[in-house]
Amino acid sequence: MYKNGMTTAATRSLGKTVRLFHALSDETRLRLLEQLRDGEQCVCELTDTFKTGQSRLSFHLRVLKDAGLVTDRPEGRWIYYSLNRDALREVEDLVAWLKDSSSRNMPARRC
Amino acid sequence: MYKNGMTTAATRSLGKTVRLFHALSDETRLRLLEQLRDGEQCVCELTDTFKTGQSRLSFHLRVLKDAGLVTDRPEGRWIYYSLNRDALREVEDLVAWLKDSSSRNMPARRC
DNA sequence: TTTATACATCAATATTCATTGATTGATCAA
DNA sequence: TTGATCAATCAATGAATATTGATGTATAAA
Repeated sequence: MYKNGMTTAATRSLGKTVRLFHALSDETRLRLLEQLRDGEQCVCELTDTFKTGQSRLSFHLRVLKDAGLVTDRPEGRWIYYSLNRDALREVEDLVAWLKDSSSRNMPARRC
Repeated sequence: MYKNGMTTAATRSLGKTVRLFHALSDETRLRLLEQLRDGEQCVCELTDTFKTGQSRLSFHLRVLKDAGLVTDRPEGRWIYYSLNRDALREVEDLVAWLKDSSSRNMPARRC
């Protein structure tokens, strides 16, 4: 049991973490996220900006969505995507957890 | 020009960022990093812990090293790996930069 | 010197991921 | 209705990654 209900970096599932980082490990997807910093945008808008095939962006948006990094909001014929800041906070916490370790620097056992 | 010499998330090269996240997007590598939170360890030690082929870990350690997430220190016949907390801080800053955007929520231009 | 250990690297194979073009379903306007 | 637009999905191909076992190199111990 944990003191609070928080999902800690240590307890979060490895698989989900892998998916998060994998979604972030692509140039197109990073540029999409950067674009969405300004607020939600529809796919057509992104397609215009990126000057690339629609199916290609649709694919990458799906990877981001499956990882939980973006959310979509259908409205009529359009679908608006925006950042999911909660997911980004999870990533931030996770990296901080790796970084801010005690680093006991164990006595380097021989093999 | 920037007020200080800091490499901001916005200015860092996309390619390097992709390599960082790619290095983090694998279960074995995440477990390696978690293991190294306790301090530096040699490959033989890690191979014992992970109960897997040595060449496999060697491959993954190289990916982590190329991304800058770990550093190695040869000593005699052993090579000790440890976390590079500066790189982790860069990742943390980058994610924070994505997360903490103004989100002006633009007037959602039509297509 | 020989032999063993630690580790990297290579070659071959298997797996996973990205791109493209075509198709499909839904919404909306004429 | 019909035709146009937005976006997801599919199938086919190509590119990048991961795994395994074998080999190579350096260090250290016998």
